[in-house]
Order: sequence, then structure tokens, then C-alpha cells
Amino acid sequence: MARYNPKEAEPRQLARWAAANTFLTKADPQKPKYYVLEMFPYPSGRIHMGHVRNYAMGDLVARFKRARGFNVLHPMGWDAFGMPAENAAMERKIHPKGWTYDNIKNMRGELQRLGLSIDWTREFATCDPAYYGQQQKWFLNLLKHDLVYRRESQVNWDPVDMTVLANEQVIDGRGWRSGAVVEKKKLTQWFMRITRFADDLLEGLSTLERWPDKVRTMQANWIGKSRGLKMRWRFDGAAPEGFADGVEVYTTRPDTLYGASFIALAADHPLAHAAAEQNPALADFIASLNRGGVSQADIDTAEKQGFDTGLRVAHPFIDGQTLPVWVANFVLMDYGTGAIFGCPAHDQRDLDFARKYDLPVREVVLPQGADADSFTVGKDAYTGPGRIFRSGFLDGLEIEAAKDAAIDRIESMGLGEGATVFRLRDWGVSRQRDWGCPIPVIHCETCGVVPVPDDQLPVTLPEDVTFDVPGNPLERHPTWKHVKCPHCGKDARRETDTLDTFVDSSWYFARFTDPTATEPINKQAADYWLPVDQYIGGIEHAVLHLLYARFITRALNHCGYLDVKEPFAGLFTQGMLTHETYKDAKGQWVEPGDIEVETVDGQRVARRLSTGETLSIGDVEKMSKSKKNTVAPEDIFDTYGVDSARLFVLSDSPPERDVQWSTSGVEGSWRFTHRVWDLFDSLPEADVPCANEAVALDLRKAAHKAVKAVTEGFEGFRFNAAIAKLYELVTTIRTNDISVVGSQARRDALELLAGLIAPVTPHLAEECWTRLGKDGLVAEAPWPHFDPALAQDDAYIMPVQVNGKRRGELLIRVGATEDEIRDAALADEAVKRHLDGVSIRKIVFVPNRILNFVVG
RNA sequence: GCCCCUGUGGUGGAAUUGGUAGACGCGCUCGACUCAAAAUCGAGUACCGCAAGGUGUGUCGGUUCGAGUCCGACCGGGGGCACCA
Repeated sequence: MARYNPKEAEPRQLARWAAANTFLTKADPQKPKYYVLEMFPYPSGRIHMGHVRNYAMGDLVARFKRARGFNVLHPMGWDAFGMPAENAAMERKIHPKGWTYDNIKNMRGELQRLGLSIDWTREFATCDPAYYGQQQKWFLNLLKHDLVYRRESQVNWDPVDMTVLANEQVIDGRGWRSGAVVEKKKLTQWFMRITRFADDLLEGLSTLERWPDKVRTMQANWIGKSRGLKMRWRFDGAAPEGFADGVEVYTTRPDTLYGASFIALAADHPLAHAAAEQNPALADFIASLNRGGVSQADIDTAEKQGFDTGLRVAHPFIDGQTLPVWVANFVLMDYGTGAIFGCPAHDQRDLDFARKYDLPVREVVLPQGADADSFTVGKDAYTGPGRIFRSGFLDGLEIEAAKDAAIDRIESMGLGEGATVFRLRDWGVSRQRDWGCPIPVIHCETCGVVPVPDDQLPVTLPEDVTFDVPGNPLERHPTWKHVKCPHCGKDARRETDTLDTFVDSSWYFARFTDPTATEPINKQAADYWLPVDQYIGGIEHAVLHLLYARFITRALNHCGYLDVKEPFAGLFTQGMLTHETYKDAKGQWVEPGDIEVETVDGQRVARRLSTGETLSIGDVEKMSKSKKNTVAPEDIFDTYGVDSARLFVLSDSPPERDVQWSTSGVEGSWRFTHRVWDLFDSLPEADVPCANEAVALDLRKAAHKAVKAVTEGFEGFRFNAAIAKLYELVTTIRTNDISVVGSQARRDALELLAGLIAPVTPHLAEECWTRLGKDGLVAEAPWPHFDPALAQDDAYIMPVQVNGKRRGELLIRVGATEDEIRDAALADEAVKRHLDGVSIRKIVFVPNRILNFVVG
């Protein structure tokens, strides 16, 4: 008997899998395929516990499906472009490339140590020219299909770092890195036309049955489809130059047109600019709005501000009534038409604005039960249901009917049409950065934007760039951007913007199907493998990454690269890893590695090992470096072995929920691995006749029931519940076996157990498999199957209720009739007591479940 | 403000469709082994009660023979979106 030694066993099994090429995958149309993918990691340098959980889950699914007879694709790669590499380059005066590939090498080793059933021959990094070169190819194809375009747009510009910032990188109006006040700047940027697929991306959500509802809802909200009316308001008097048709507004409430009391324009609206040309005060007002902060806090607290342009428009339905045209800070240029009509009585923002500037408030929707003569709004706009009144031809209609009627009337007057508007905007993909995929075009003064010819791809990044000054190193590079126009041969300029790294991660799953293809996608391979059957990753990607990937898949489909439109048939969003936090007397965070927690008089007390001081125990929070509540996977692997770590992150909580890391928890998993090994290690070499057939049958039944339960649990992503069944089976084999040790029944139960634990603790499972005398690998063995007859009990306990209260229980043999069960219940002492002196009005009998006497 | 999720012992959580609430793990208590400790093994562990019995899944109400599960209102926790017309 030897204690299980993961340090010895784990490398041994890794070597066996590698030698047997167990996880190499080939397309095989004869076999059903299953594509399991976990969101690929950013090569930050080290793996963390979150990775361990993510990849342990994917590996469980991959190994389980492989055993179930599927041809499984389970690849791994690196989302390797991005800012952290540039920051490291800046700090260490090195090139991002070296830093990134060093990190990949290190993290690959750590992931391989985890024993993941990955086909490493398919590995790539998005910063490999072989990958991003293919990305450039399809990018140009999208350009040809008008799915990529350039336009001027307003961006958050950091004047110190000389770069565009995403909205979430602007904090209190300042750049998150430089602290400089962010400017609004117009810049010509590259965009992807995601809005062309807005409707399709929304519709497609309903086909994604194996996605969490939460994610589908979030995407639907993000796409934000609304139906309404685009209509033009004619000017009263002379129209400003270029606005002869009037000003176009978008509304979802055409039913409230009779309540309109003003028009409001966004500060950047062309009409606002036109009006400002004649009006210096208005020009000042617009300029002041552009200086305002852009942070969420600023927007939340900003007071409504407006400026009357002096222009007036005519109401389409009310002869002789005119409305003033204002410029207002709460109107957004990039939603709808950048102009609205204000109906203060039924929109809170309009009401706030109207009260401040003393504009009329006209109620036109009457809530049920309100009095038409006296109904008025005060500080709160009325946005609920009701009937339209004071509204001419709309009077008496419900809101929805009134919307239709108003749209019909505006359309017949030739002033507008019903319209669908999306919140979704086109995707700005330009980044003024070095460490990203170069946008493969050349700007020529004569020929304009010229795609880089196919035979000159990939456009690779120069390696002699410097990061000692802010701004885009590609822009500063002495020679890189100076090229000849491929069209006319004159001096031209290479595009120095690189692509948003979200582009890189929007098609990698397709590239994995044949990572060496000479075209972006090997269609035959993609047709076989796609869509991904099970995608696993964090909820934080619910919108951006998952929406971009769905869009790019449609775009690639549109250009003929792919047959599928949806990349991920099944999505699972796993929870995060959390840990208790600890602080010393000075309020400094303390790492868990230096802490021992004990229970003293029922109170948990944390003590710092290095100094002995007592620490305060804080909340359980997401593992993060800043709170120092992380644990290093490598340390855990060294202490408990990889299998214990994998087991714990899967066993303690449902996979979609956060799991709290604890030393005592992983020790429980560690104990389990030893208990399992002891069962196998103590098995006699030769079979011994069974001493007790009844006990042996019980053992067989327990094993087959466990196979059934674990199979269902793995299938349904209830890993924690399935693992609990494994614990039960192990306990059963350990405790009920005295008379069957060495028997075939026990050997059979252990063989089933080895198969069941293989997806969770694969190294241990192989050790056990070998100990059973099996020649091959459990990783290549078919999934344990159960005999339904054995997985079923032949007797069960049925509770007996009187008036719904449990009063007794009966041991019932399978196949007993209702009459037999009822008679047995009536003979039961405890039941009899409660039926004494009352009459039975009704008997509720649910086979295998319950017997309930209803008495009166 | 709008939308979504969630609330079960000391604790993480079980309870496929309404049918024995608390599986399994952690912690704790007691015991075995040990000079002792650790490790390991065994027993116990929702609450009240000596017991019979009673009470219990955030609160209040409803549907039902029967509710953790379904419905309504409220309270707490978490997440997403947000001057989106």
C-alpha cells in the first residue's frame, strides 16, 4: 500500500497521453462531431485560478463527450494582441513581441500541466503573422462587400498619450493612464457595418436555445430595436439654407403629437451649426456643451440646458400652431435623427426641460379613471397607458392604435414614414496602437484608399519600434508607413491604425478548424466542425465579444467563407473565483498564503504566520491582485496535485455561480483522491469468491445508479451534484464491502468508478485504470454504461401523509399495487393513530411518490 | 428610472415534472489510534423540547390533498442598461 502521489502520477500520465497522441483530432465525417471551446486566454504571464476553473470545465465536457463516442475538437490558442504588452514594452524598454511570446511559453507549460485534453497541434496566437495575415485577407474582402468603411467620427482623445480612448477608459473626464483632460476630437476612423445585421443579430437570438436567457436579453437590449416614426417638420417662414424639407425627428410616441411643444436638436446637429452661423451666442452655447465632461457621473448629474435658435416649425396637424426649435444638451446626435419633438406631459426629460424654460405642457394621454377636464401633470410626466384626448382625429384611441393612426396620417401627408431604429452603432475598429493587426490599406493622394494586393499580405508589424514617447509607434517609424501606391506607383502612406483586438477574437474558433489553411478558412473543415457545440467563458463577455463574434460570423458567411451564421450553438457562462480578504491593523491587505485561520470559541480568527499578528477577516470577493486574495495555481498543484485543484473548482458550487476558494475545501478534494486510490490500491491481485451475494448485488446497484446520476449531471452542467454522487459511491464501496472485497462485483464497481472520475481527475483515473490491469488508457475508453434494471431500486420508502402532513413511512417493494400499499399504510401504527376517530374523505396516491389520506 | 437574476442549517450548496427539505463537501462536537500533536478512521450535527411532539426554505397572503418549487404584494442581495426620444 502506497499513498497516492500526484507529483509522480501526473507527469507519468501526461507522458502517456502525449506518446499515444490521444488528443490529436482529425475531421471524420463518419463520426458525430463535438466542438468544445473555452474562451482563449490573454497571455498575461501566469495562469490564475479563474483559468483553472474555466479550462477544467471545458476539459470535463471534452473528455466526457469523447468517451460518449463523439469526435471531439478541443483546441487552445492565445488572444495575444493588446495594450498590456505595449505597457510592458514601455516599462521594460523591450518589444511587445518578445514579452508576449515569453508569456505564451510560460502559460502553455502551466496549462499543459493541467492535463487538458487539448489538440496542441492546432495552437496559434493572434499575433502570429500567419493568423493576422489571414485576418487582413478577409478584412479586405469585407471592405469589397461594403461591410467595412471609413468615416469621420467624434472620439475621446487623450492629448498626452496621443491616442483614442474607449468610453470606459475615460474616468471623470480624464484619461485613465495620463490623467489628462480628454478632448472630443473628430477623427477619420475605420468602422465595421454591424448595423447591417442588426435585425438578423436580434432574430438569431431566438434560435440560440442553449444560451443563457440572461445573455440573450443583454444582447437584445444592446441591439435596442425600437419602432416609431421619422417625420419632417416644415419651417414656419423661410427655411435655413439646406433645410428646405424641414427638420427630421424620430419618435416612438407619434400618438402624443398633439402634445408637442418644442423641437430640440443635438448640439452637433447640422441645423444647429447652420443656425449658429448667424448667432454668436448660440455658437458659444454649442461650444460650451462640447467642453462638458463625458463620464457617466457627468451625464447623470447634468442639468437640462437649452438655447432657443429663434427658428419655428409648423405643427403638421394643427393649423396655425408653430413650435420653437431649441438646441438641447440631452439630445444625442447618434441616435435616431439627432432631433426630437418634445412632449413634456408624457416624457420626463421633456417635462424637466419645459419647466426650466417655461414651455407649454399639454396633456394628451388620459389615464383610466382620470377626469378629462382636470387632469394635469405636475413634476412627473405621465408615461402609462390611457386614451388619447385633446388630439383631434386621435381622440378616444388607445396609445398603440393612436400611434398607427398618426403614422398613417403623416405618411399620407408626405411628411415621413414609420421607421425602425436601433441603438446598436457601427463598430469602430481603428486603434492608434502598435501591438495589433495592421489595417492592410494604403492611402494614395491620387488613388485614394487602395487595398494592399493579395501577394503583399500579410502586412507585418515592424520590430524596430520604440515606446519611449506616447502615441502610435507605427506613425513615428521612419520607414514603415512610406510605401509606393500599388495602383499608380507614386509615393503613398500606409495605414497606421491597427484593428481593435476584439476583431482577432471574433473568428479564431473558425480558424481552429484548420489553422494552417492557406485561405482564412478551410471551408470543408469549417463545415464539418462549426458551429462550436459548447462555448464556455465568463459572463463579462456577454455583449461585446459574443456580439462581435456573431457579427463577424455573419459577415464571413456573407462573403462566402462560412455556411453557418451563428458561431456558438451552446454557451455556458461560468462564475468567478472568490476568496476571503484579510487586512492587518494598518488596513493593508494580506495574502492568504501567509495566513492561518482557526476557530476559537466559535469565532473564526485569522493569524499572520510570518508575524503572529491577528488579522481582520473581510468580505469574500473576486480574486484580484489589488486585494491580494489570490492563490497561485502552481502552489496548489505542488501541494495537492492538479487533480485535487480540478476537482475542487468543479465540486463546490454550481458552475454558473461564483466559487469560493478555501484551503479546507481543496483539502477535502485532496482527501477524496486518496480515498479513491486506497480502494484501488487495496484490491487483491486475483479475484476472490464473493462471500455475500446480497451485499454484492447492493454494490452493483449502487454503482449503476451512480453511473446514471453522474452521466445525467455531466450532461446537464450540474457538475457539483454529479461529483456529490461520486463521493457517495466511494463511501458506499468503502463501507459496505467487508464480505465482497476481492469479488468481481467490487472490481466491476471500481472499473465504473474509474471511468466516471476520468473527466474530473484524469491522472488519478489513469492510475486506477492501470491498477485494474487494463492495458489502454481510460481517456480512450468508452463511457461507463449502466444497466437500467440495476440502476433501479427494487424497494423504496414511501411516505404516508394524513392531510398533507407526513405521519409515517412504508418500505414498498417495486410492483406493489395501490391496494397493497394502502392496506399496509392502514396497518401502520403511527398512521392508525392519526386516522382514529376521523373519516377518510379521499385517498391521493401517486405511484412511487406519496400516499395521502384526506380526512374530514 | 427600466430590465434580469437571486434569497434554503454555522457554511458552500442538494432536492429533473409540485410529493420524505437539508444529499455531498467544509466547519464543529464526541470517540478510536498516539506519550502528545498532526494525519487517518468511526459516530453525531436544522431549530425548540427530557420525551411525546411541534416549528422550519426572506416576509405576508393565495392556489392545491400536498408548495423550497406555482401565483400576487412586499423586503433584502447581486448583475445589466440608461438623457436611446
